[in-house]
Amino acid sequence: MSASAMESSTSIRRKITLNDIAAGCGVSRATVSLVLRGSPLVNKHTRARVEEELRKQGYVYNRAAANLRRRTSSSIALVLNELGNPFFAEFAAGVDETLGEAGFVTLLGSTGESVEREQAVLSSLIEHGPGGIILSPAEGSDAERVLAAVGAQTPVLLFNRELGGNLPEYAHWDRLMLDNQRGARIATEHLIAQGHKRIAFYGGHGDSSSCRQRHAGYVEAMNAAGLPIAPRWRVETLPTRMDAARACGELFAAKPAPTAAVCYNDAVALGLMLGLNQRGIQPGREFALTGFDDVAEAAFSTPPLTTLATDPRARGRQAAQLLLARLRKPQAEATTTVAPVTLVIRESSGAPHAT
Amino acid sequence: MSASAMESSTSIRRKITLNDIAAGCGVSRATVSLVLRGSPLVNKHTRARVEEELRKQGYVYNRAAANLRRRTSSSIALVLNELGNPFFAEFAAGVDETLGEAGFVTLLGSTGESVEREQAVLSSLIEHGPGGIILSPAEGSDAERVLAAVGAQTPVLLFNRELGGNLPEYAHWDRLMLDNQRGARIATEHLIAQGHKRIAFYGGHGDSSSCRQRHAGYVEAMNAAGLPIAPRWRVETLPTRMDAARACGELFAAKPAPTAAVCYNDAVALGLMLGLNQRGIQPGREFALTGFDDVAEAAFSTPPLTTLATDPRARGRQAAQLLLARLRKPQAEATTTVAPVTLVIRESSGAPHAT
DNA sequence: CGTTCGATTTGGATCGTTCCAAACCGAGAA
DNA sequence: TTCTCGGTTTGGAACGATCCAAATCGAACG
Repeated sequence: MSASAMESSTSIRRKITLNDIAAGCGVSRATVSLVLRGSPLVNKHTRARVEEELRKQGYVYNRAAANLRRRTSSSIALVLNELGNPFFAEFAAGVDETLGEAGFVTLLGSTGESVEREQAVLSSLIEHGPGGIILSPAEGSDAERVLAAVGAQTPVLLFNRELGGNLPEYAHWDRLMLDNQRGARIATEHLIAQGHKRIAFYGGHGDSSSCRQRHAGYVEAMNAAGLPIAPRWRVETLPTRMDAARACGELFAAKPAPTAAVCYNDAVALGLMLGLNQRGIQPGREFALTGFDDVAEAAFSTPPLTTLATDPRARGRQAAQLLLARLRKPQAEATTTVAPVTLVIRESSGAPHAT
Repeated sequence: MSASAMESSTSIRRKITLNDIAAGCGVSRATVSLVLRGSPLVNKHTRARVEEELRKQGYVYNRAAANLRRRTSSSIALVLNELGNPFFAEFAAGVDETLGEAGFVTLLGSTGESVEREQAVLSSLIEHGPGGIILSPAEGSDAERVLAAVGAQTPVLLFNRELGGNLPEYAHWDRLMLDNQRGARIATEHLIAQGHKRIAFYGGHGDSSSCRQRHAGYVEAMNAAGLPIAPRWRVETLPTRMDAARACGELFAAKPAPTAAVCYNDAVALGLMLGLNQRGIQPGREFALTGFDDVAEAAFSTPPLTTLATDPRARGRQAAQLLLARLRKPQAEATTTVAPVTLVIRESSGAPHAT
């Protein structure tokens, strides 16, 4: 008896549960639960007593247990192909911000652009029972495999890239995409308006849906202006600065050489600037170029880069909103949202140089 | 009867549980559980049957339920003061990589450098019962408040910044810090070796522990070399590029003006370069400077920036390792790890210009 | 044939919460 | 006095897994 009394004192802290609180102030577990959830049923006076006890014992709510019983979820999985990239980091920050406000917690997964890791990450995350998934697929990822990993129960919001393969129609997956085509088109139109006639499309490669879309926008603008496109004005590179710098020479192998280029993204554009500098060509004055993404650096490069702003943080918030909306109406039709991009004109896209 | 038969067919999919599998192949729930956990107890033949059934019904493991029963956790919370910053994004990628390999999932929280949000985020995350927390505190965050939010049960690993206030000794919180002081010292020594004698410490402000440490390293090197430090050679700014560019003039208000500066971090250094260019001073040739962090951009700025590499992704992996070690030995003494930084010499830190 | 033993399998309690139907209670109505 | 009726409170069964002690089983042994 005395032993049990000693044990019951504040010895090594177990986790405090509803039972402890209930016992501590002489009500039932159910009542405490009602207090926690702010039910109007409980009497003012008991509520006060219970709240005092909660505070005193340092109770922390066990949301996992609650979710189990209620068959609900309070988390959303966020799976990104490359978290290290500032674009996705900003996106993640936006997602987390909005989810947090809605009382959800973000389960993070980074796939490092590997389809295998994506599979592993998705299967692991799904076991934690997220209410939904925001997925920016790894390159080469296809619908069948993703569906196999996540099942048809959990809603998915695709961001930024399309999946290969196709989805059975019972899976209502929403999509949030950037307006790649229109973006590249207005960038091209801008260069044309500056007086350029020989314009290349530089960097990225055709495996990526975003690259194909941007290229299509470029072609569209060139055609609309009645300008010809030489095959050698399409230079493929990895979407990295280094590779873009390396491939610079290919641009001038073509005769006549282009006087401007629409680049796949900012990394490529900045790399191309580097390559131009190395060849003694002044970017912005002797050769015009545009980027895509408006990374922080674009405003500060020399010359500052004309590019398409996508506002990744706002996209993150938007993605979270879209998924939350889906949770509210699981059976609604699948939606596709195309986020606008805006052209930010800086000095890299000047008029053609008199040669 | 026929109604119930119809219902039992594959109508609208409920979630599949152990019971469904057990019923499906005529064994008990317990046996299925053993199969799932790869227990050697189960007969080869039954295991095969059960695994077949798992596959057939598309079972997904409910880790939350398992964690509840086992009183374990399979998640770690990662709370960052600014996820949008590439340094922390890389760090997060590293953390997630290592946690994933260890079978943990990352609960993300971004505080946007606000102490209030940090409180809210921590209290929300703690309800999900993470096994531990990796925290890069918001500026001005203090130990008492963090402790109140997370409780004494959950181990915490502090990254990058110290907390204000002090911790009761029963809380074994580990720490992973960058070697700020040594880093700034070797950067300063490098500038001294280049022949500079009038060296400023530029940017950041004294509220931040990392800034104080870096400043201390700078002072240490200057003193060791017997060089004087003029008060006006300490210019405080926000840790942003814009503000650093703005404050450039203050550096040259001092007479004699410095010929070089150790900058608080890369953002500040890049901003200072911008400011120098605006004043017609060529960074790297007419004025030497160093950064801190080695952000991706540092290698590509003009001139490329001499800076201290911290390898944030490796730090992330290391942080995860440290926390996992703590989970294995909850009662071990608290540790402090100081991660080395390495000087990357590029062109921004040239010898003094003959005036 | 009854026992024993190792290899498998299993029922029931349990983790911390929520749900639900039923119980309780004091006051005013009949 | 009994009955009814809001306003409160509550016990016990879930949720989907794991743990544990006990049951089952087939073969080998004496």
